Amino acid sequence: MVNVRRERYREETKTEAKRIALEQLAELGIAGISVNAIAKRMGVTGPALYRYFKGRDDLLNDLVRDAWHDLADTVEASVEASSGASPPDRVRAFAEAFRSWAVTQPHRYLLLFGTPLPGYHAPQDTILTAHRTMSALLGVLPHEGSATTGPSTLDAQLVGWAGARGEGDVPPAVLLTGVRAFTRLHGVLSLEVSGQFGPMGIDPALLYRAEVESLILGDSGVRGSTRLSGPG
Amino acid sequence: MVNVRRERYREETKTEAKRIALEQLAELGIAGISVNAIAKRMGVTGPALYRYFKGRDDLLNDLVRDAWHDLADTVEASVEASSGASPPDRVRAFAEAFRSWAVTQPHRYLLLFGTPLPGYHAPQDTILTAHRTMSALLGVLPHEGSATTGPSTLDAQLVGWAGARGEGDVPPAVLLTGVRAFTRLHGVLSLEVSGQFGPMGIDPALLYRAEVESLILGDSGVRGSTRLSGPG
DNA sequence: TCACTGTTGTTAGAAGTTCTAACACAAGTT
DNA sequence: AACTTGTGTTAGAACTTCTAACAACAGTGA
Repeated sequence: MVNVRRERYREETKTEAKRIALEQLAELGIAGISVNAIAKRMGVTGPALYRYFKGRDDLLNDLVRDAWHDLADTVEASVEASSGASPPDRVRAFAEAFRSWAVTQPHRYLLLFGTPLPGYHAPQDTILTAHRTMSALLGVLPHEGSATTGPSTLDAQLVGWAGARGEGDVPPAVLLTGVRAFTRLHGVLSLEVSGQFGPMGIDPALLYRAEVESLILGDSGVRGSTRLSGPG
Repeated sequence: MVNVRRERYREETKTEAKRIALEQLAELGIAGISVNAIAKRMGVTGPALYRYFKGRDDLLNDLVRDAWHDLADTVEASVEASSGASPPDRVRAFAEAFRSWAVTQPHRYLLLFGTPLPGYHAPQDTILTAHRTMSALLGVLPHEGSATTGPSTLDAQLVGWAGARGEGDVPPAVLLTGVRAFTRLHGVLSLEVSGQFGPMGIDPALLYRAEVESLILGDSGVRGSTRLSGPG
């Protein structure tokens, strides 16, 4: 037997350290995560934690990895729970799960989508986990009737991206819809969690839902006739 | 005469410090901005800079303020330069100026829209400057034909927001279009500058332009028939 | 010209941080 | 029982922000 007890103890220690790190993240932001302070709160001295994490960056890396996993699990669960519903309702389910995850732990959302460490390149497994969230979204989009559009550069890139991860059967139009849906949802969420709507007196939840409905119904006719394609 | 020479010297020193800080920001990220290191590169000792900035946060504050001003100046200039063009072309001009500013100095974009300092609340003047960018966008949207939609909560908030800064004559439908246009553009830019598209092999410029065109032409018909409002 | 005031710089130092090195001890294996 | 491995310790280097005390300077007024 190969150290099963020590192995478990090691995992528990790492988990506790990450738990405290998340608390610090919520309270003081990413800059407030201190290996020393975590150790102190665990009742050990600072250098002890270096047996578990190669350094601060390694710890942050783990937090990022965990967050991607957690986000993917959340939206996947939501999508699966809505498996019997209509595509619009499934998109709504995805969007609500996504927003819910983000706003209940904004610091974690910012850990994923906020300011990256310069020179940081996510490892392959983290990238794959991040794409799980994207796949969940693609999964609820209707695939039928997707015209094979002209071979644009963007389409080619989208197909290449999907193909590289075993989703080669998704038509480029669906991929584009998915990616754009994601960027739009993120656009609202990103501004919300970084507090940009606060001083504007606007409820981001309403804006978010308006965006979701516009995503579902299309852009014209939902709200107002103010179209940018007016005469001119 | 009240120290006009000293005053100028003081301004020059602050400007140089901020210039070096921006270099550090670009190279090492926000965490890499060090008062000590800036001072060293200016040929003075660390504490000398505390005559000019109350602390590191004060310096960062100035960087944020400058960035908002610079962004607003840029998009305003672009919008004014396109004053004779059609609304769609003016929206394109705004969007291109916005993206150009962001991608040529991603670290600065992240300084504005990335991870905020916890507990940080932007001072009023910074908020007003931030809204200048939003106003530039609203300025190129056509106002005619904006139906007075039902008095929704979101509309009321939008009108309140606009009214609080002397833009009470802009119809809520236009305000909503503007805010949503902004969140969409930001959605793409945010993911681009934080490097999310890198491992996907997708050119963010194409995605951005697709989003701009969809903003202008509306969502249906631009690309593919994959609509979320299918039967179901 | 001399003295005064305010600004800008210095060094010293406190209290943090990350992280390495060297050592002590306990736990698991042979 | 001896050996190896894992986990914790203290000491310390090299940083960081930031304050305090002091020195030197510029500009003003008598």
